[in-house]
Amino acid sequence: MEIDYRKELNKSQYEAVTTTEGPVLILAGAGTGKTRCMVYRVAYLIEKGVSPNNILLLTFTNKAANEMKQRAADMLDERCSQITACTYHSFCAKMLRKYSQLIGIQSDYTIIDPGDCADIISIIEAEHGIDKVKDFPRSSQLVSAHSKALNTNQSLEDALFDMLGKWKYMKIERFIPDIKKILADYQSYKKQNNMMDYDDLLINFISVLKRNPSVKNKLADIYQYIMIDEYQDSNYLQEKIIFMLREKNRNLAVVGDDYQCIYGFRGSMVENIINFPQKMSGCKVVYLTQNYRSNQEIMDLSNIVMKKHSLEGFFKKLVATHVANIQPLLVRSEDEGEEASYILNKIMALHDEEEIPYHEICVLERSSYHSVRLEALLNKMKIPYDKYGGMKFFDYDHIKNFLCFLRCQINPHDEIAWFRLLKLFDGIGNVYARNIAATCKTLGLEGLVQHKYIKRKFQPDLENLKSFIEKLNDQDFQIELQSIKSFYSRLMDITLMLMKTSEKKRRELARANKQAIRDFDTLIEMADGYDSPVTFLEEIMLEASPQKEEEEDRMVISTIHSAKGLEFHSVFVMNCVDTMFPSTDKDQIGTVEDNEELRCFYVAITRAKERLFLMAPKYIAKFGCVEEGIISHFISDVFQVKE
DNA sequence: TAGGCCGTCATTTTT
DNA sequence: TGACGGCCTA
Ligand SMILES: Nc1ncnc2c1ncn2[C@@H]1O[C@H](COP(=O)(O)OP(=O)(O)OP(=O)(O)O)[C@@H](O)[C@H]1O
Repeated sequence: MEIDYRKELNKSQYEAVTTTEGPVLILAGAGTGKTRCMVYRVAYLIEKGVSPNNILLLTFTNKAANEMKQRAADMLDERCSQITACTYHSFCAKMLRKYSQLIGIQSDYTIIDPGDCADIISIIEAEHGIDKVKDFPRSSQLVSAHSKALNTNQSLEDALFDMLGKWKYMKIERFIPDIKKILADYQSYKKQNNMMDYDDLLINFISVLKRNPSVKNKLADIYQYIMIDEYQDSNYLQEKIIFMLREKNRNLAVVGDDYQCIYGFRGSMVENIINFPQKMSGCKVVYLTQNYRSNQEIMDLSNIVMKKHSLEGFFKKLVATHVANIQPLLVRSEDEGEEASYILNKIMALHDEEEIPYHEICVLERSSYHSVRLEALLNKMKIPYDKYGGMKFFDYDHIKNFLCFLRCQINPHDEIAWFRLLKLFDGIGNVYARNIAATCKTLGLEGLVQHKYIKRKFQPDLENLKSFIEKLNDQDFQIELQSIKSFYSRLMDITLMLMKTSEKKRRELARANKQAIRDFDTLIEMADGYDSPVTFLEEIMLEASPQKEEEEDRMVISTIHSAKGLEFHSVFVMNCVDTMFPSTDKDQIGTVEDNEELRCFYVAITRAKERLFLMAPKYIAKFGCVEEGIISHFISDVFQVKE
């Protein structure tokens, strides 16, 4: 198909798309077509005769990557879906499968998620005998502080301080030497067991490039054209990777919006995009101010809020293509229950009366539990929805445990997987599980029958487990999954029976078990098309999103962070009251946290094309108590508040 | 040492 | 509201 680039793009966009050589930065506000430029640029390069193998497109999620590839392919042809498009992490993982031996790591390493990291740290703490020292930080906290330090090039102390605040930091300061020791052991544990966490993917890839200039040059030759979306949310390590890949060849196009940097809490650095032109000399900078997404009323709101409250970045006034004569609405419902029913009614009206399809309607929330009431109502009314953000499918305990069966079958020395599995059995708690898992780490499956507690009452269960795992070896992947499902379901039933607890709790747990079994079916369906557990596990580690089902028209509930880059006809923003959204309050104006909340708010309202509802309940529930809901300090002076 | 039970505490966002 | 640490008993 012929693409008329001049017709589909405005002048600045066209320039950004057709400047293929040398560094290019598109710095522009929401809805100005930055992502569109990336998609057209892929098509343009391919059309010009660049091979898909020579194009690398980095995005924030793998989902976004696939969508962009698909859009380009729909516009031009299938060649566009042959390009490499993924997240930094996936890209590094791919490269390390090829080159990790160069830095002394086997290429069949396993990728571990933050939950596994925390488990490893707990085990190490127990070895040091500091697992139950009072005030010692939680393993998951250590994992995130450690990660933040690495991603921002900060010291561990600074990262901990930022995370805990002054008061709590003082309480744990005396543990710093212990913590450092533990983290050092954590590093060697991973090395010994051929594991990499998310940060290692970046760090080890950097080592490869540093120590092997020939690889660096080779990759620069392969990936002649690199493009990066959402560059405002890149971090220290990611920038380092890109700059190393762009020493020899400088074809690099990055796009972003400093107002949309919302991952600072995880180490994103706006400076990366702000200073890009200085760091990449000869960079062409393109600014876009025409917004194609929203009506003028929504643009006015975002312009005025940012102008009034933004203390940093540079103000980019956006102009819409049309005026709608409908103002964004601030809705003061009585409480969160009424908020939910207001949204429900409005959704039904939009859908039934204005014929807005569900997939053009979105409810945005700062935190994924804000929508529990609404979800209950939607389920009751049988209105279908997708939920993005918050607890992910593969984060659920029962799913993780399920996967541990696979892990133990693939690698019977996987201590962490054994640790989780063993704890499922009656009579085995932290201590037994840790010790038996340690035995399995050296002896593999034999560890189950050669540990020091073989006289305990749970031993028959472990022998049973051993033969079960052995049997899995001869099974087809799909059959294997079915076996695990029935084994684990039975185990859950037995555990439930043995539990001494009230009838009410029991009922609840029974329901949870039933849901778990349904989730297993979902998991098994997702695994369809994979013929080995290894590739399956690998993919879900880096893209932990639940599968999509058939083409049903569904509305969306999403955290603001997961709604990046999306757009909808109608958007509801829940709980626009201080301490909920924003999670800060008036007293924190000027802090980094408050500034990031403002940018979050900006992202939220600029998702809307035509209709925007800002919900602000008068009363909110807080730890069971009721509190007054104070309108977000970002908008209290913008709206005429009618009671 | 497991696991039930009770009191305390603090809340986000995710590759 | 819930998750989690601490205490107690078997
Ligand atoms: N030149 C154009 N002509 C018509 N429509 C356009 C043009 N440029 C962009 N659009 C449309 O405007 C909308 C927003 O574009 P896009 O998602 O690329 O913006 P963005 O800058 O990436 O936004 P955000 O920063 O919010 O992710 C899309 O629906 C896109 O198709």
